Amino acid sequence: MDYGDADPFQWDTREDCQVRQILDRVADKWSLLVIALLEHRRLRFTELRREIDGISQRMLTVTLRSLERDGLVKRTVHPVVPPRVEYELTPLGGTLHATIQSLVKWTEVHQEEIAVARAAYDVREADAAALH
Amino acid sequence: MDYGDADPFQWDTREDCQVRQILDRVADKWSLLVIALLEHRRLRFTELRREIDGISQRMLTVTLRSLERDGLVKRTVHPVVPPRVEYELTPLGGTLHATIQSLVKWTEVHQEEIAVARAAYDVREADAAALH
DNA sequence: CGGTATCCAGAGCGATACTG
DNA sequence: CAGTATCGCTCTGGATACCG
Repeated sequence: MDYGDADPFQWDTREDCQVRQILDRVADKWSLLVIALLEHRRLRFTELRREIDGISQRMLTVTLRSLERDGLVKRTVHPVVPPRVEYELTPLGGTLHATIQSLVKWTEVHQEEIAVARAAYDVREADAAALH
Repeated sequence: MDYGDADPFQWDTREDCQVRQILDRVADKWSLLVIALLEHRRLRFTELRREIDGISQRMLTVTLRSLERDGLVKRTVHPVVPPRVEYELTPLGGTLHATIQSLVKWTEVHQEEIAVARAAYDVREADAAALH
Protein backbone atom coordinates (compact mmCIF):
# COMPACT_ATOMS: atom_id res chain seq x y z
CA MET A 1 0.00 0.00 0.00
CA ASP A 2 2.63 2.52 -0.96
CA TYR A 3 1.05 5.55 -2.53
CA GLY A 4 4.27 7.58 -2.69
CA ASP A 5 4.37 11.23 -1.76
CA ALA A 6 1.78 12.51 -4.18
CA ASP A 7 -1.21 10.61 -2.82
CA PRO A 8 -2.65 10.00 -6.27
CA PHE A 9 -5.93 8.92 -4.75
CA GLN A 10 -7.45 11.61 -2.63
CA TRP A 11 -11.14 12.08 -2.64
CA ASP A 12 -12.89 15.33 -2.14
CA THR A 13 -14.11 15.55 1.45
CA ARG A 14 -15.88 18.86 1.14
CA GLU A 15 -19.40 18.92 2.49
CA ASP A 16 -20.93 20.02 -0.81
CA CYS A 17 -19.11 17.29 -2.71
CA GLN A 18 -21.40 15.13 -4.84
CA VAL A 19 -19.69 11.91 -3.89
CA ARG A 20 -20.17 12.57 -0.21
CA GLN A 21 -23.82 13.40 -0.60
CA ILE A 22 -24.49 10.25 -2.56
CA LEU A 23 -22.45 8.19 -0.13
CA ASP A 24 -24.47 9.49 2.79
CA ARG A 25 -27.59 8.52 0.92
CA VAL A 26 -26.66 5.03 -0.11
CA ALA A 27 -25.02 4.22 3.19
CA ASP A 28 -27.93 5.17 5.40
CA LYS A 29 -29.54 2.85 7.88
CA TRP A 30 -32.27 1.37 5.68
CA SER A 31 -31.25 1.89 2.07
CA LEU A 32 -28.60 -0.81 2.07
CA LEU A 33 -31.10 -3.33 3.39
CA VAL A 34 -33.74 -2.42 0.84
CA ILE A 35 -31.31 -2.62 -2.05
CA ALA A 36 -29.90 -5.92 -0.86
CA LEU A 37 -33.36 -7.44 -0.64
CA LEU A 38 -34.37 -6.20 -4.08
CA GLU A 39 -31.24 -7.72 -5.53
CA HIS A 40 -32.81 -11.16 -5.53
CA ARG A 41 -36.26 -10.29 -6.73
CA ARG A 42 -39.01 -7.75 -7.13
CA LEU A 43 -40.96 -7.22 -3.91
CA ARG A 44 -44.21 -5.65 -2.75
CA PHE A 45 -44.37 -2.95 -0.10
CA THR A 46 -45.65 -5.28 2.58
CA GLU A 47 -43.12 -7.96 1.70
CA LEU A 48 -40.31 -5.49 2.17
CA ARG A 49 -41.79 -4.37 5.44
CA ARG A 50 -42.04 -7.94 6.69
CA GLU A 51 -38.49 -8.74 5.63
CA ILE A 52 -36.87 -5.77 7.33
CA ASP A 53 -37.18 -6.15 11.05
CA GLY A 54 -37.77 -2.90 12.87
CA ILE A 55 -38.61 -0.60 9.99
CA SER A 56 -41.75 1.51 10.32
CA GLN A 57 -44.18 2.09 7.50
CA ARG A 58 -43.13 5.69 7.37
CA MET A 59 -39.42 4.98 7.07
CA LEU A 60 -39.96 2.33 4.43
CA THR A 61 -41.97 4.82 2.38
CA VAL A 62 -39.38 7.56 2.86
CA THR A 63 -36.52 5.23 1.98
CA LEU A 64 -38.22 3.88 -1.13
CA ARG A 65 -39.06 7.40 -2.32
CA SER A 66 -35.49 8.59 -2.07
CA LEU A 67 -34.19 5.47 -3.79
CA GLU A 68 -36.76 6.01 -6.54
CA ARG A 69 -35.74 9.65 -6.80
CA ASP A 70 -32.11 8.64 -7.20
CA GLY A 71 -33.06 6.28 -9.99
CA LEU A 72 -31.99 3.17 -8.11
CA VAL A 73 -35.43 1.64 -7.64
CA LYS A 74 -38.42 1.43 -9.96
CA ARG A 75 -41.94 1.61 -8.55
CA THR A 76 -44.77 -0.07 -10.42
CA VAL A 77 -48.41 0.41 -9.48
CA HIS A 78 -50.80 -2.27 -10.73
CA PRO A 79 -54.30 -0.83 -11.15
CA VAL A 80 -56.12 -3.61 -9.35
CA VAL A 81 -58.14 -3.96 -6.18
CA PRO A 82 -56.61 -4.30 -3.70
CA PRO A 83 -53.71 -2.16 -4.90
CA ARG A 84 -50.50 -3.92 -5.76
CA VAL A 85 -47.26 -1.94 -5.81
CA GLU A 86 -44.02 -3.61 -6.68
CA TYR A 87 -40.47 -2.40 -6.28
CA GLU A 88 -37.46 -3.57 -8.23
CA LEU A 89 -33.94 -2.38 -8.87
CA THR A 90 -33.28 -0.36 -11.99
CA PRO A 91 -30.20 -1.26 -14.06
CA LEU A 92 -28.41 1.55 -12.22
CA GLY A 93 -29.46 0.09 -8.89
CA GLY A 94 -28.24 -3.29 -10.04
CA THR A 95 -24.73 -1.96 -10.52
CA LEU A 96 -24.50 -1.57 -6.75
CA HIS A 97 -24.75 -5.32 -6.34
CA ALA A 98 -21.07 -6.21 -6.17
CA THR A 99 -20.24 -3.31 -3.87
CA ILE A 100 -22.95 -4.09 -1.36
CA GLN A 101 -22.12 -7.76 -1.40
CA SER A 102 -18.55 -6.79 -0.68
CA LEU A 103 -19.57 -4.73 2.34
CA VAL A 104 -21.87 -7.39 3.72
CA LYS A 105 -19.29 -10.08 3.12
CA TRP A 106 -16.72 -8.03 4.98
CA THR A 107 -18.92 -7.66 8.06
CA GLU A 108 -19.74 -11.37 7.98
CA VAL A 109 -16.12 -12.38 7.76
CA HIS A 110 -14.86 -9.98 10.42
CA GLN A 111 -17.74 -9.78 12.89
CA GLU A 112 -15.97 -12.11 15.27
CA GLU A 113 -12.81 -10.01 15.32
CA ILE A 114 -14.82 -6.87 15.91
CA ALA A 115 -16.75 -8.45 18.77
CA VAL A 116 -13.45 -9.47 20.38
CA ALA A 117 -11.97 -6.00 19.89
CA ARG A 118 -15.02 -4.39 21.46
CA ALA A 119 -14.96 -6.67 24.46
CA ALA A 120 -11.25 -6.00 24.98
CA TYR A 121 -11.77 -2.25 24.68
CA ASP A 122 -14.63 -2.27 27.15
CA VAL A 123 -12.56 -4.21 29.68
CA ARG A 124 -9.71 -1.70 29.36
CA GLU A 125 -12.21 1.13 29.86
CA ALA A 126 -13.70 -0.51 32.92
CA ASP A 127 -10.26 -1.05 34.41
CA ALA A 128 -9.29 2.55 33.76
CA ALA A 129 -12.50 3.74 35.39
CA ALA A 130 -11.89 1.52 38.41
CA LEU A 131 -8.65 3.39 39.07
CA HIS A 132 -10.72 6.58 39.33
CA MET B 1 -28.66 -12.71 -11.84
CA ASP B 2 -30.89 -15.76 -11.52
CA TYR B 3 -30.97 -17.03 -7.98
CA GLY B 4 -33.70 -19.57 -8.63
CA ASP B 5 -36.46 -20.18 -6.14
CA ALA B 6 -34.36 -20.94 -3.11
CA ASP B 7 -32.65 -17.56 -2.73
CA PRO B 8 -29.35 -19.09 -1.65
CA PHE B 9 -28.13 -15.69 -0.55
CA GLN B 10 -30.36 -14.14 2.05
CA TRP B 11 -28.88 -12.16 4.81
CA ASP B 12 -30.31 -11.82 8.26
CA THR B 13 -32.22 -8.56 8.50
CA ARG B 14 -33.16 -8.84 12.15
CA GLU B 15 -32.42 -5.79 14.22
CA ASP B 16 -30.22 -7.65 16.68
CA CYS B 17 -28.21 -9.23 13.89
CA GLN B 18 -24.45 -8.68 14.21
CA VAL B 19 -23.97 -7.91 10.55
CA ARG B 20 -26.57 -5.18 10.62
CA GLN B 21 -25.11 -3.58 13.70
CA ILE B 22 -21.64 -3.52 12.22
CA LEU B 23 -22.96 -2.27 8.92
CA ASP B 24 -24.74 0.62 10.60
CA ARG B 25 -21.50 1.46 12.30
CA VAL B 26 -19.15 1.34 9.37
CA ALA B 27 -21.60 3.03 7.05
CA ASP B 28 -22.25 6.07 9.19
CA LYS B 29 -21.74 9.61 8.07
CA TRP B 30 -18.17 10.13 9.24
CA SER B 31 -16.58 6.70 9.67
CA LEU B 32 -16.18 6.06 5.97
CA LEU B 33 -14.40 9.38 5.52
CA VAL B 34 -12.04 8.78 8.43
CA ILE B 35 -11.15 5.28 7.27
CA ALA B 36 -10.63 6.43 3.70
CA LEU B 37 -8.26 9.18 4.83
CA LEU B 38 -6.29 6.87 7.09
CA GLU B 39 -5.86 4.47 4.21
CA HIS B 40 -3.08 6.61 2.75
CA ARG B 41 -1.21 7.46 5.89
CA ARG B 42 -1.21 7.94 9.62
CA LEU B 43 -2.73 11.28 10.64
CA ARG B 44 -2.93 13.51 13.69
CA PHE B 45 -6.21 14.60 15.23
CA THR B 46 -5.96 18.11 13.86
CA GLU B 47 -4.97 16.89 10.43
CA LEU B 48 -8.06 14.71 10.26
CA ARG B 49 -10.19 17.60 11.41
CA ARG B 50 -8.76 19.86 8.74
CA GLU B 51 -9.22 17.26 6.01
CA ILE B 52 -12.85 16.51 6.77
CA ASP B 53 -14.89 19.55 5.97
CA GLY B 54 -17.79 20.13 8.34
CA ILE B 55 -16.90 17.72 11.14
CA SER B 56 -16.97 19.10 14.68
CA GLN B 57 -14.33 18.30 17.24
CA ARG B 58 -16.87 16.35 19.19
CA MET B 59 -17.96 14.16 16.29
CA LEU B 60 -14.39 13.46 15.24
CA THR B 61 -13.61 12.32 18.78
CA VAL B 62 -16.75 10.19 18.96
CA THR B 63 -16.10 8.63 15.57
CA LEU B 64 -12.47 7.86 16.33
CA ARG B 65 -13.41 6.29 19.66
CA SER B 66 -15.91 3.93 18.14
CA LEU B 67 -13.52 2.97 15.37
CA GLU B 68 -10.87 2.32 17.99
CA ARG B 69 -13.32 0.28 20.03
CA ASP B 70 -14.12 -1.84 16.99
CA GLY B 71 -10.44 -2.49 16.46
CA LEU B 72 -10.31 -0.70 13.11
CA VAL B 73 -8.13 2.22 14.18
CA LYS B 74 -5.12 2.40 16.45
CA ARG B 75 -4.54 5.46 18.63
CA THR B 76 -1.00 6.37 19.64
CA VAL B 77 -0.23 9.06 22.20
CA HIS B 78 3.28 10.49 22.08
CA PRO B 79 4.27 11.78 25.52
CA VAL B 80 5.61 15.13 24.36
CA VAL B 81 4.67 18.75 24.84
CA PRO B 82 2.54 19.77 23.07
CA PRO B 83 0.70 16.44 22.96
CA ARG B 84 0.88 14.49 19.73
CA VAL B 85 -1.76 11.86 19.04
CA GLU B 86 -1.70 9.85 15.85
CA TYR B 87 -4.29 7.61 14.31
CA GLU B 88 -3.71 4.80 11.87
CA LEU B 89 -5.61 1.81 10.53
CA THR B 90 -5.07 -1.54 12.18
CA PRO B 91 -4.58 -4.56 9.92
CA LEU B 92 -8.29 -5.26 10.40
CA GLY B 93 -9.12 -1.71 9.38
CA GLY B 94 -6.89 -2.13 6.35
CA THR B 95 -9.00 -5.03 5.10
CA LEU B 96 -11.83 -2.56 4.49
CA HIS B 97 -9.74 -0.82 1.85
CA ALA B 98 -11.02 -2.57 -1.26
CA THR B 99 -14.63 -2.39 -0.15
CA ILE B 100 -14.58 1.30 0.57
CA GLN B 101 -12.76 2.06 -2.65
CA SER B 102 -15.46 0.11 -4.43
CA LEU B 103 -18.20 2.22 -2.83
CA VAL B 104 -16.47 5.51 -3.54
CA LYS B 105 -15.68 4.44 -7.07
CA TRP B 106 -19.31 3.56 -7.64
CA THR B 107 -20.54 6.98 -6.54
CA GLU B 108 -17.91 8.69 -8.67
CA VAL B 109 -18.84 6.71 -11.76
CA HIS B 110 -22.58 7.08 -11.34
CA GLN B 111 -22.99 10.53 -9.81
CA GLU B 112 -24.01 12.02 -13.11
CA GLU B 113 -26.74 9.42 -13.69
CA ILE B 114 -28.08 10.00 -10.20
CA ALA B 115 -28.14 13.76 -10.65
CA VAL B 116 -30.10 13.32 -13.87
CA ALA B 117 -32.54 10.89 -12.24
CA ARG B 118 -33.12 13.30 -9.37
CA ALA B 119 -33.78 16.23 -11.66
CA ALA B 120 -36.22 14.16 -13.71
CA TYR B 121 -38.02 12.96 -10.59
CA ASP B 122 -38.34 16.49 -9.22
CA VAL B 123 -39.80 17.71 -12.48
CA ARG B 124 -42.40 14.91 -12.45
CA GLU B 125 -43.26 15.82 -8.86
CA ALA B 126 -43.64 19.49 -9.70
CA ASP B 127 -45.88 18.65 -12.65
CA ALA B 128 -48.04 16.37 -10.55
CA ALA B 129 -48.38 19.05 -7.91
CA ALA B 130 -49.35 21.62 -10.53
CA LEU B 131 -52.37 19.48 -11.41
CA HIS B 132 -53.53 19.79 -7.79
C1' DC C 1 -2.68 20.04 21.02
C1' DG C 2 -6.14 17.10 21.90
C1' DG C 3 -9.28 16.38 24.19
C1' DT C 4 -13.86 16.28 27.98
C1' DA C 5 -18.33 18.20 29.83
C1' DT C 6 -22.51 20.51 29.31
C1' DC C 7 -26.27 22.40 27.04
C1' DC C 8 -29.63 22.65 23.64
C1' DA C 9 -31.84 22.97 18.69
C1' DG C 10 -33.36 20.38 15.14
C1' DA C 11 -33.55 16.36 12.39
C1' DG C 12 -34.98 11.64 12.49
C1' DC C 13 -38.07 8.46 13.53
C1' DG C 14 -42.02 5.80 15.71
C1' DA C 15 -46.95 5.69 16.91
C1' DT C 16 -51.31 6.62 15.63
C1' DA C 17 -55.13 7.85 12.84
C1' DC C 18 -57.10 8.39 8.46
C1' DT C 19 -57.68 7.54 2.98
C1' DG C 20 -58.20 5.90 -2.12
C1' DC D 1 -52.90 -2.91 0.33
C1' DA D 2 -50.25 0.95 0.25
C1' DG D 3 -49.94 4.69 1.44
C1' DT D 4 -50.43 10.22 3.65
C1' DA D 5 -50.81 13.38 7.77
C1' DT D 6 -49.87 14.76 12.21
C1' DC D 7 -47.82 14.65 16.70
C1' DG D 8 -44.36 14.11 19.91
C1' DC D 9 -40.23 12.15 21.65
C1' DT D 10 -35.36 10.70 21.16
C1' DC D 11 -30.97 11.24 20.02
C1' DT D 12 -27.67 13.16 16.94
C1' DG D 13 -24.63 16.51 16.63
C1' DG D 14 -23.17 21.67 16.87
C1' DA D 15 -21.67 25.43 20.07
C1' DT D 16 -19.36 26.72 23.93
C1' DA D 17 -16.48 26.43 27.84
C1' DC D 18 -12.97 24.33 30.30
C1' DC D 19 -8.68 20.93 31.27
C1' DG D 20 -4.01 18.13 31.20
